[in-house]
Amino acid sequence: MGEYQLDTVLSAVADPTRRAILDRLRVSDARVTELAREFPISLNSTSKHIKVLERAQLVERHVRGRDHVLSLRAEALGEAVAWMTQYREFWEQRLAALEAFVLADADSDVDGDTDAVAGTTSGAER
Amino acid sequence: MGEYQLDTVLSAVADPTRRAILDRLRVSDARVTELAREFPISLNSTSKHIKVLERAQLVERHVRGRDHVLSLRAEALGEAVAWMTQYREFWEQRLAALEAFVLADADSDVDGDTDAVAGTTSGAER
DNA sequence: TTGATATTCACCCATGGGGGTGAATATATG
DNA sequence: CATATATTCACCCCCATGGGTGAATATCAA
Repeated sequence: MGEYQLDTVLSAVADPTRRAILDRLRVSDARVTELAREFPISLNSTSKHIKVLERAQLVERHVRGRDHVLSLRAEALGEAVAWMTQYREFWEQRLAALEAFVLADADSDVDGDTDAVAGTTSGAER
Repeated sequence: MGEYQLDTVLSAVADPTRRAILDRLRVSDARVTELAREFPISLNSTSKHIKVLERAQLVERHVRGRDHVLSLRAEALGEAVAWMTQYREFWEQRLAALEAFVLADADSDVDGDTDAVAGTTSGAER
């Protein structure tokens, strides 16, 4: 819960490949080889990235025989968001501008959920 | 606005010293030497960290004579928060648990602002 | 048992990053 | 002008990291 965990989570998420893996796992669970096939890196690199994400507690591994099934466990992002929330007043306006981007990017999220960002902004007015 | 900016911001913020600098600048603007005095690193290291934060557009530099005054410009965090918002459903519950932590940590924030996280959480309920 | 598949382990390589020191540059000030 | 202060520049060092390859390990399937 401390600085260290924040370091781990933020540096894990600072890598574009790892963000892509998380984005992919948002769609469905996947095995290591499946992930490796979907990204332009080797199986070994994929394995390493997964280990980093595991250390950051952003994914969870379920071993079933020889298959390792990865699933998203993004609770750890909460700490990062909590830290950034301290700077809320700075990015409030910017979030509004980025709202369109998020909505366009989150195709699997087009129902009543879509007002999440607006909810954040309105909840933070002073 | 793209992946690159996200990389820059997240990796900038992944370093504890740089987060400490941002936290410090939340209190007030400061010169490079002032910041260096307040952290257990050399003036040169401080200068480098500031350059990283500048590149990520998290701080702004105003040169007045030989003094370089740094001020917080954390709008760039909006993009990071926007990305993490896609994982909102995962950290919602966790944010509630971390709320106490944020409140305890943000001493300069003890007025009506304190319901910010709660606002986010309630705004995102489904 | 034998062979195929899934994943990791043990390395190697190159790059970048955080930390440091000492010199250069720019601006104040006596 | 001469000197002190503020900041950066040019390096150096070390280690972590992303990427790769080839071998080991474990499990499945024939």
